[in-house]
Amino acid sequence: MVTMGDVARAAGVSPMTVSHVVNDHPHVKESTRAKVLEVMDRLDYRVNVAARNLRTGRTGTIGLAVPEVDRPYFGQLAARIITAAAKYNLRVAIEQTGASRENELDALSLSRNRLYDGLILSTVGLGPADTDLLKVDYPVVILGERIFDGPVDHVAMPNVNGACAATSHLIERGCRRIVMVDGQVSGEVDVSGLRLTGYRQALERSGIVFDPSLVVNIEKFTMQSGGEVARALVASRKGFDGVFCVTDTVAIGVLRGLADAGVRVPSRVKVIGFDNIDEGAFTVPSLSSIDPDHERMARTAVSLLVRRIEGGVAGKPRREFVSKFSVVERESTHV
Amino acid sequence: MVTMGDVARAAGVSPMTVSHVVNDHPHVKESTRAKVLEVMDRLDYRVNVAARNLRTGRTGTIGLAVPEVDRPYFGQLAARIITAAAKYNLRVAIEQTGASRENELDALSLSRNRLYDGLILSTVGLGPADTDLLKVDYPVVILGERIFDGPVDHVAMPNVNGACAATSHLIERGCRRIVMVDGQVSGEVDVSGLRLTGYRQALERSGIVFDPSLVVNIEKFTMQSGGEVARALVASRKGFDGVFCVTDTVAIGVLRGLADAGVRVPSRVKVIGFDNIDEGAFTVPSLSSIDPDHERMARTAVSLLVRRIEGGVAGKPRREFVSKFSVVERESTHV
DNA sequence: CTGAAAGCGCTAACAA
DNA sequence: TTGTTAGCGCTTTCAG
Repeated sequence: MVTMGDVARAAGVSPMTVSHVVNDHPHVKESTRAKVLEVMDRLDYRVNVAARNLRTGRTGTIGLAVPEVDRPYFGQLAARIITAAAKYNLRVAIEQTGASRENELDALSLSRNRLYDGLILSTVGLGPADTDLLKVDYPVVILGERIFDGPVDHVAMPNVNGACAATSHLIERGCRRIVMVDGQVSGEVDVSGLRLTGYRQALERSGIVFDPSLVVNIEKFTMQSGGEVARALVASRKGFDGVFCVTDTVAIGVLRGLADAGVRVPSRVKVIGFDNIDEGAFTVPSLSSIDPDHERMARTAVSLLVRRIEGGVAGKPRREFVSKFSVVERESTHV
Repeated sequence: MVTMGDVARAAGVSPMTVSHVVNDHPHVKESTRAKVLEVMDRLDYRVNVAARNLRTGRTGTIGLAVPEVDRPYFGQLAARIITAAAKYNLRVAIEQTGASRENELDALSLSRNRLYDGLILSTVGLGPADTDLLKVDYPVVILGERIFDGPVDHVAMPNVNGACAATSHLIERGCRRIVMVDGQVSGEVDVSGLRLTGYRQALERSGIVFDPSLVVNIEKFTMQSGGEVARALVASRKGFDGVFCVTDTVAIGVLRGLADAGVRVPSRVKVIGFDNIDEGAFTVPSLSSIDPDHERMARTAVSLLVRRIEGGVAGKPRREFVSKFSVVERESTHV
């Protein structure tokens, strides 16, 4: 292993000068710099990142805790976060929490161990009751809606308005008995609760009476459960002409389930999702959705985190609300 | 920041003893251990991973370089690798290479900087010509088929046999003019080349003459290109009754493109993909595919890497061939 | 079973 | 513009 000392000796300078060259410090004579660079190259010198970390107290890596990277939504989120972090020269290590509360807390403690300079937590398992556990003294940004008045920075998205727009979109296209396939609602500050609120708002505005029997709650946001729920709905002969799904992943399952049950989309039932994942453009029929500008959410989350990393953890928690969203109309809601 | 020294002082022992407790070394009196643990807990002590890294020369993190995590195949691969690595107490940092040769080389140099204990490289951009660049002195495992006789460990999958089985599957179901939607073939050792070989083998075995005009080469393995290619194929009036796609992602696009062109699947054209990604079970029609046991490939890759990390980089490169695969029949190839 | 000594490779702070 | 000093927090080695 070639060290700075080795380079210094070979170049006839002090290790400090090598350090200056490596870190692009300005006040180095051009000829010295050239000499050092030449030797570095010749000896194939590599900085030892661990040593630098120890000295500077930074690791250059942030953690990203998501339930599972193989779910399209989180995969696409991760890709965006990685890209955004790269702009700040930060690498991203991914922790899979499997949506479990314990694993989310584990991810927190890894940063506490100074493995990561900060953590972006796309939380699903933690709830308002865990607020205290988030009172940590290192940079954390929460992505999502579980904890509103937590002690850390937080990026929120237009859940209520988006859900309302999605439901209105169905109503405008003639739907009157609209099913909502939602997750488990615990409190009103989680995704499921907020999107349900948006759904009800839209109904109310159009004078449609809310029918609780049209809300189905699934355990996991998977294509699998979407499929099951759709088949069960058709079998139950409830009578419905529209479905608003809490996420696109679920909606893709619902499309599949309706096809299994021989229900035509969009002629007999219209379907809309939420997230606008890439896959939605390629289903048959293609899936209408709400696009909540995840790109921007990712950028916001990273920049909030970087601000904490650079500026210190102190200061009131900020909540950045990414409010822009758009309705993406595709075949599944055509008239 | 609480250090080992702080804990030692508070517990009335030496830092060394604290270290022993932290690392679960055996020869520590039970009462001493208890005392130290109590103090650690009271002071909320956390090991400083950077310091440990510097001392031990290990980081506890491996790198995973993939083109993009938001493509279903790589997302699912990443999830499996992360899970497999967790069993060895290794974290996974993901580098997105965007399928570019330069970025793949960058990922290599990050490990060279001792940021990672080793690297799993799902390479797309590197080719046999880059063999020399892989002659590095730290643990690397290549996942995929680009470089056969490279200087590093390598996990291969049943590309030829799988592609042959997929094509035979179509032939058995009555297809005679089978399109292959393939990637760019450069050399014969990349995925596209190997799967093309399998395709031709199957044709030959059934006495079907290979028609080069039925092979279409796309730039990128995306749903997008799959869709475009399918629409173009129909427009060109080539006449075909089956399509074998180089990956499921492409196949999903092809299904969509055929739907756009009003071509019924499977009644008029049958379609099969490769990879068996989760989404394939939920398209309409659902997608038949080859399942190459990616689970096992991930486990194999991680365990090869761990062997190098623990056992040193020396020793002949191993090629682990994960050969088991299965044909998953779904609606897109029903008779 | 416990501890003293030494140093991993780097850089902040300061001095020349 | 360059160099000196000192030490980040931990663990390897070896001695008690």
